[in-house]
Amino acid sequence: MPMQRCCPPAEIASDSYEEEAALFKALGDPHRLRMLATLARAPEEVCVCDFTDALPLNQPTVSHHLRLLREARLVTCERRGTWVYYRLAPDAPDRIEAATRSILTQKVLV
Amino acid sequence: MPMQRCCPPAEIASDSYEEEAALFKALGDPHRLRMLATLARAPEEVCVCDFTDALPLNQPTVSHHLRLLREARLVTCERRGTWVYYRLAPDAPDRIEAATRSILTQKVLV
DNA sequence: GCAGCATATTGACAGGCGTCGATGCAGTGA
DNA sequence: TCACTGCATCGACGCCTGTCAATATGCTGC
Repeated sequence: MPMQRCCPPAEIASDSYEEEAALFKALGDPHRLRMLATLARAPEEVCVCDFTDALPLNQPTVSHHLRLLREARLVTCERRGTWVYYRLAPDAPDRIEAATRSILTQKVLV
Repeated sequence: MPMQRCCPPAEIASDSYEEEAALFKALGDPHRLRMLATLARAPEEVCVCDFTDALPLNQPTVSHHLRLLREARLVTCERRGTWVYYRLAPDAPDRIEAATRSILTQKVLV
């Protein structure tokens, strides 16, 4: 007697989720999250020197993390004179929420 | 004449966000996201064999990703006979949303 | 121009991560 | 008991990532 099948075969999601994974990967480091949380709570922009002063990281490492956040379009920056100021990207919360929804939301049946 | 300061010093977030980063890191792979999306859309549980059949990954790699999702407490599993069935952890959406909020939510002033 | 500062980039290193073949282990059916 | 199947674990391999020292770049004030 043949073994019964394990179950009715499940429908595997067909999307590749490359963009969502890239976004979450940028969020997958505690120092980057701390920078984002700082930017989200700051009334205005934040100067790079504040990060290098306060974080337990050397200046090149801070710059490296800020670059990854920039490349993930989670922050924007602007140079004014010697200093560079960072802000949370206006659509960052929306993009994170959209990524979460695209993974977890039940598919609507048509 | 001394250069002016860059700005009023910003308040750097004091939390370490280790747990949030671990959660987002588990979400930072497209294959794991595809598994999660499948589980979120499945009416019931999903058998491991469905993943190994449908994903472009060998069986040990599938097992590896499922372990990471388990360790992040994003999924639960149950063995029944020969087969192992995975489900989305009931509190997975809440935990992801809570992590996002703890990063992005404006601090309430007291 | 030049000296000095803030930030970015480069190059190097160690450790982590995704992948796979080989193997182990638990359960099934004869 | 024995062969077989489904899944997990192990070991190895490249690649990626976080980190830092050294260097480059761009701006300021003289």
